[in-house]
Amino acid sequence: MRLSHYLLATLREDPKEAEVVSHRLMLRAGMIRQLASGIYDLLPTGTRVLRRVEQIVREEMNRAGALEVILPVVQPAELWQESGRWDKFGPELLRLKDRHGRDFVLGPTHEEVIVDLVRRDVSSYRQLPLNLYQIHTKFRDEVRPRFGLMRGREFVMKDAYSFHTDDASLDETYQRMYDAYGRIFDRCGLDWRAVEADTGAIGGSASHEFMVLADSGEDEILFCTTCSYAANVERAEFRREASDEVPPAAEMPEQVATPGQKAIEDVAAYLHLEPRRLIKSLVFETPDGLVMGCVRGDRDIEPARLRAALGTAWLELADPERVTDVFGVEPGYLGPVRKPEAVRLVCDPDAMRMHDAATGANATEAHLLHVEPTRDFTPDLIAEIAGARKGDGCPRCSGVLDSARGIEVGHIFRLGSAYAEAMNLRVQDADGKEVTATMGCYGIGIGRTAAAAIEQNHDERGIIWPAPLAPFAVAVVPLDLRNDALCAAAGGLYDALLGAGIDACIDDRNERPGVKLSDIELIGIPIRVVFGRRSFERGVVEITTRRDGETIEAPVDGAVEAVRTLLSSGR
RNA sequence: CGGGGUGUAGCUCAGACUGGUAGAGCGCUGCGUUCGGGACGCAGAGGCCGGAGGUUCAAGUCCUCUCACCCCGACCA
Repeated sequence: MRLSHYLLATLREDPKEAEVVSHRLMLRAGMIRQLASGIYDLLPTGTRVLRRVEQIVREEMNRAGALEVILPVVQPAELWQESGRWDKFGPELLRLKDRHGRDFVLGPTHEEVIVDLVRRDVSSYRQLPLNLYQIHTKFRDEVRPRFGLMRGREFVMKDAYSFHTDDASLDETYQRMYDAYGRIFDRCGLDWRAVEADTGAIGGSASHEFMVLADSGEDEILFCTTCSYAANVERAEFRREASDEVPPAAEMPEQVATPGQKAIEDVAAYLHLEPRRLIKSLVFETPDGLVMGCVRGDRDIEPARLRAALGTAWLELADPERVTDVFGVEPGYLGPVRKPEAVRLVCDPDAMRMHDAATGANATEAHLLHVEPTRDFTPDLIAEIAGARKGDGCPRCSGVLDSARGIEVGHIFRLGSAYAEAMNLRVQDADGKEVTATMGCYGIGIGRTAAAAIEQNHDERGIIWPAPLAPFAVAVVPLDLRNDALCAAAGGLYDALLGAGIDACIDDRNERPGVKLSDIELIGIPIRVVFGRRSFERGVVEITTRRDGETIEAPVDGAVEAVRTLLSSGR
């Protein structure tokens, strides 16, 4: 590519809307432009990078035996009504009508469409397992789009769906995808980690997220420093310690006034108790009514763990007014003892092991002392709902958990048969009996992967692309366009590089040297070959690697070989 | 959804409090000089001051409404 005929579109100044590094650099490097909130144009450079990611994904998916398809973005509402998600999905699902008034959605994901496709064309176990994928645009009407391509509303995703007649086959494909994802993110040059994950709204029995480690990541992950355990904080378990040596309370609960004391810390100080001697109670709204969750006072409830324990589609902290209506007292004085019948109670096992505890009294400005779990209240469910934290013990070994932030670039799920059941996807097995298929689904955010790569690879001058993602492998930069011999030699090298199958560009723009050099650095091209007057008169060019900034000289004749050597060395 | 903020040239921003002919830097066009780290001179182009309504002799500026975008929050009791 001759940059004189290219739309480089670099910006000298920082665009004001960009918060995080990858967003700022994508704008400055001329990769993207915002069209509306969470919706972006991809410019030539951005398009090249996304195509690189896509190609790596495509090759590894094909290698893993998946078949590429292209499914519609606009999907009829009927399919979503059939799966039940028309009602469940909420405002993230963008709904629209065609000219006849028929309902459609912009696909935020493609389970419905793919199940419909497979149920029409697959009828025998002999046709399974099957793994279909696409690399396509999705639309989710995010509450708050931000960080450029990291959390947009319209975005490119690779999504794959596998179909099986039994769990063993599903497990095999799941593992195959797990391995393929590892190869993909390795090939992208990323520092990543696979973690156990909450299955969230998509559902299913198990899942892993692939996290690119970065401080700007939106997720917190916990991992053991000695064994291989790693999990999203939404799911992470921790080792339960022996309970405190507190004797059971002989006396019955005693109500004490705690005027103005609502937060655990304040109540504990007021009552001269350690926070871990209190039971923390929070009330959540769920599709099936209010639920109270209880944990020991020194811990927090992890809403995703509570949601998973209940098996509900969603859950959120109840509105204070709603709580006051139902409990007759405002939040801050709530507890599991003598709570309203209609509110279900879920207790963390550590809370159940407590003795002589203090809790809210469900009475105005009052708490209870000498509370004995089991004797004084009975939970509907005992489940681990406390969130794990850095410093907690590893649940799998004697190690300790550490935490890090990550960008979720991939997510794989064992879906099970929920969608196949709702949409009646059945095939005949070897005995001629009809069985419901079981499914897996596997996603990768293409744009997000590119953004994550920038988060991990940049400096004050701009992007430092891992070579496999770079928009160009090499930039040839003739500094002085008036020097015909120099330009001819640079053009010759450019042609030779292309001839050798190397994706080169030549900066033949009539710009000052400083402009050219800083643009090439900004957009992060891994190798730069400079033709300057002084070195050219000595018959050499200067070859600089973006990542370490080191420059070597090579004879003009030997430049192709020198570049090839650098490329194969992986820099 | 709640709170805050910003909309003026392609980009980054002044101008608004105190109403009176639309500004700067960078970028862009032409000519000349320059040419190894974001050059210099001269001459230019470029704006429905987000939109609508109002107040006024007069509105980028004051008032009302509206739209867009950005940030923070959405409750650990």
